[in-house]
Amino acid sequence: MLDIRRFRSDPDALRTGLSRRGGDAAANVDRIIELDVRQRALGTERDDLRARVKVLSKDVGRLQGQGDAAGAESLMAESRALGERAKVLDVATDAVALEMHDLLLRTPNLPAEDCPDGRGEADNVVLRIEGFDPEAYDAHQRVPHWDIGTELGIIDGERAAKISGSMFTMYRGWGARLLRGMVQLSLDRCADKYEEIRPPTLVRTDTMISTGHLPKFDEEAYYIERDDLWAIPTAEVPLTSLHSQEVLTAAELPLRYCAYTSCFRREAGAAGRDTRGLLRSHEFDKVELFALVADAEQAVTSQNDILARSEALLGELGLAYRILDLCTGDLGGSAARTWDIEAYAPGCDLWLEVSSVSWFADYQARRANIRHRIAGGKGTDVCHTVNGSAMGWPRTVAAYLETHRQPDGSIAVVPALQPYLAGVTSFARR
RNA sequence: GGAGCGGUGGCCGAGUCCGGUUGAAGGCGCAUCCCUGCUAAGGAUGUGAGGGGGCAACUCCUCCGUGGGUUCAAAUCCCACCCGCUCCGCCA
Repeated sequence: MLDIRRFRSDPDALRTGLSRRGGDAAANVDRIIELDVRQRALGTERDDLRARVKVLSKDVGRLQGQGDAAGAESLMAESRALGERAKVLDVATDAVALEMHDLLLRTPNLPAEDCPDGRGEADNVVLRIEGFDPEAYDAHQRVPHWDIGTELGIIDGERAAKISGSMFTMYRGWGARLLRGMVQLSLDRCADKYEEIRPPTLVRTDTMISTGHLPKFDEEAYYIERDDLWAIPTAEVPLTSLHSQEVLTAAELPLRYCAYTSCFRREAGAAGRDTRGLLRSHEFDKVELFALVADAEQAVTSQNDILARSEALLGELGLAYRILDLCTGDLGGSAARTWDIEAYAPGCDLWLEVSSVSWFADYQARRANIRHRIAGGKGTDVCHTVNGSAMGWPRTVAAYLETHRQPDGSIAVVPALQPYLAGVTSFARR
């Protein structure tokens, strides 16, 4: 959520900032300003009436104490009339405030200054490409992972569909073990600075609103109506709300957490896209890194740290990858700046998004109401949030299987993973 | 699912039965100052958040789990809901 004060002090910056995203978000600015003006006018009038009622009520108490029943009665009548008028204004103010709040919740974040401009995916900027040589892949690596999965019996999409329907996956044997090894490797590599959390995967509506996944994207999430709970689309959701409604001290920031969870996505708008293999599924595993920080400066440091850790993991897994700087047209609604990491999958010849490292400025923290005391100053300030996947699976597994397929069809296990896979250097069909 | 108890400021905790100057005693923590060779201990003062108005001094409103209601006036009375703890039941 954007700070309402910016709508008053610098609406032009909001209009230009939001219009960089494309779409019609900039149009919200004028409507919000209009509602804000009305809300304040109504609210001031209501507050003045309430102040009068308070004074009169105290006088009533005093007069009754003095035994002046008639005097008290006349003040009561006056106060009653003012109170009724205040109530009418209160209802009107609330209605305006509600509309404004809802619009504010649906208005995306301002892109960071240095976020590249662009209209969509095609305009994302490739910052770096690491470990990639298109000539380096042999024929045995040009086999898509869905074929490898069937060949080795480690991915069983058909039976996953039997149990849960299409777009669910199932890992078996070495496949399940490879996935678990990657999860553990990621968690272990972050444990030095990021406290490991195992959060709930079902959360309240408020929790989903804080990260920006609601109210706008309710079609994307699984909702359990009977208990009014949502299945998280990413561990970012519970981690961001861990400190909601709290006032932290500057000394305890930054707070860093990592979490391994299942992630649930309805993929409502993606029917028929990427249906093969592991590229898109309703439930997948992810290790998320999260930092709650005081300001933009700390945020950038944290964002770089998360990116570096994610890169290091891909390096250890022996995968080629590239870093994209998402342009304003492709940036998520809550984010101010996002770097995507895409791993190269030689079998399907695709760059697969395996991680997304974002800085949200104070957009999410304001929604979650997470503040910190200003060091050496008065009052509090809204925190900043940063998060990113250490690693998002299915797709990392896909890139891994394709990259490390040997001429004999077995899969090489890189040294970093060997401790998690019983020490083997490769595995084949069992 | 049933019964009982509870939810108050950064934290702990009084106040709620019997509504009135209580944004809320007291303590802890924190800040500044005093004392002290240093530290500890001790003393003094200050210390909630959000929002409106004002150049400012300042001033007004809101907030005692959440949402309604009663009243001239609600932390305090009434209703609904949420959360926590304990016990019972049920399931693992």
